[in-house]
Amino acid sequence: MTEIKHDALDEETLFLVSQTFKALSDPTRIRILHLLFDRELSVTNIAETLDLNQSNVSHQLRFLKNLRLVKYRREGKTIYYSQDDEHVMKILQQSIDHACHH
Amino acid sequence: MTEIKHDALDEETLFLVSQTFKALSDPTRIRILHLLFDRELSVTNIAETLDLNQSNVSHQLRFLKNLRLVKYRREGKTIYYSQDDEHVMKILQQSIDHACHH
DNA sequence: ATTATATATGAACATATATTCATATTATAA
DNA sequence: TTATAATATGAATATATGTTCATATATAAT
Repeated sequence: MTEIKHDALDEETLFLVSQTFKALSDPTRIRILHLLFDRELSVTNIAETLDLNQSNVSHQLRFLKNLRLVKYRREGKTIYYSQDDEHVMKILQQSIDHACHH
Repeated sequence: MTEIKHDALDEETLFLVSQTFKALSDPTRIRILHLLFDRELSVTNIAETLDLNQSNVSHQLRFLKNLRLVKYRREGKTIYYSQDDEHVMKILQQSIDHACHH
């Protein structure tokens, strides 16, 4: 048996946790992260693949970048995005599997 | 090494996953769920403990109940709520721990 | 029946959010 | 320099969301 402590939640933790889940609470952001599971993709590539407005994708990527869920790498005019939080990606994958099987 | 398949997300799965994370994206709901980790509590008790409006707590509990994240049990005038999704509670706990240690 | 207590509900409202549009920035090529 | 391509940004807007208020419902006690 594993003992688990449930301390009172401090404001900072509460905010950080809620923000992280907020990132995963939007279908568009889930689809973007899902694409970035095992590869890096450019903004245009993401937008085309998901049939989304380029501006929309940029906004969502900024959101994810601010939370350090994705990182980017520039190559000429192109910017390649990739995942940057193993833990969150694992949770997302778990939840997708869980939802699929029901 | 573990092979992972990343199929395209169907609409239904996408909606379900996003809704679940939406439940966890609000500080008030996180605090309520956190209280229900290892016990059942009445609406009034939750409201008093978290210093929240009774109506607010009722609304949030309905939200969580619709997603089957909590269940309830009536005893006279009092209704006791408790958690009803081990998987989601585990994810929440993981994320709180993860956020705490940073 | 009346009163009191616990919870739920709907309307109202202020704020947050997702998306689009137009345009700015940055880098490459001609 | 001018033109083109990739991305970012800010304003605008429609919709979603969280909270409160007033009130309804349900149960129990007197």
